[in-house]
Amino acid sequence: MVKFQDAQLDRTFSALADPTRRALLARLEREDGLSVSELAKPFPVSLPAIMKHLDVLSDAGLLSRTKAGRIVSCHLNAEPMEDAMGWLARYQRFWTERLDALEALLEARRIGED
Amino acid sequence: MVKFQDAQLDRTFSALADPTRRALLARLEREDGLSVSELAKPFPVSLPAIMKHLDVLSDAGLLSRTKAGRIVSCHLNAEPMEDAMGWLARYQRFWTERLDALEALLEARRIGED
DNA sequence: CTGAAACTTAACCATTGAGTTAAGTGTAAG
DNA sequence: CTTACACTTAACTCAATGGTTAAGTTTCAG
Repeated sequence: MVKFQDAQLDRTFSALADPTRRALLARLEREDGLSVSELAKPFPVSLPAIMKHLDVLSDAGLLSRTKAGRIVSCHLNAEPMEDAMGWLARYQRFWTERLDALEALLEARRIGED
Repeated sequence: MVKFQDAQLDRTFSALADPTRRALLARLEREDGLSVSELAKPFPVSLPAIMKHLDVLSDAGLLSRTKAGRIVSCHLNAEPMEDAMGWLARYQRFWTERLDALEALLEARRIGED
């Protein structure tokens, strides 16, 4: 049974399926420890909407929050992405094979034009 | 503007967020060209439910279907996953760094025990 | 030509998801 | 001590998902 990991993958992929959430993660990748309102500022939605996105990210284990006084800092936690990449990696041959084919073709052309 | 690719990533990640759909893709990875009903057989849900999953996968560009007589063959199309992996790759340093730290620790122990 | 097999479409239902506004809880500053 | 700031919770709306059953199509087989 790989059922537990399965549910984790569900949460990871579905957390990543939203552009706002991906943007939040991208922001934290460059600048970790931002507060909730700093994070929310660039987005054209209400603060509670961002709160819900942060909750989704926390549930997926992609985000942790630490409170200091009245400000809450958000920290990126990328580990769950490792399994997502692992899952995708299995399919990598489908596009690297395509690239190999292309390379072979280019190589053939290069030889041909001599 | 990377808005178009953004919508494609949305569709890719959200297609992958369902375990049934991941299982369908996994099946096609090992055995391409299966018919709709062959694909549906292992799952405890109705055929129309599977049809909907196949529609989601088609919309995400992960699946194509070719009809021959009354049977419809399904073909895996992994290319959209390349961008998904590309997106995730940016975060790879967060777990490889962790691994590097672990390796360094193990290396230190190995030296220490001499 | 008739019937069954392989899909598809339609209509419906329950749950979840993403957003809203409004009200509530601490904490810092004047 | 009061006010404003930073966040949270509650209650609601609306659309999308994932499933169902039932009723089509089209195609092959007898």
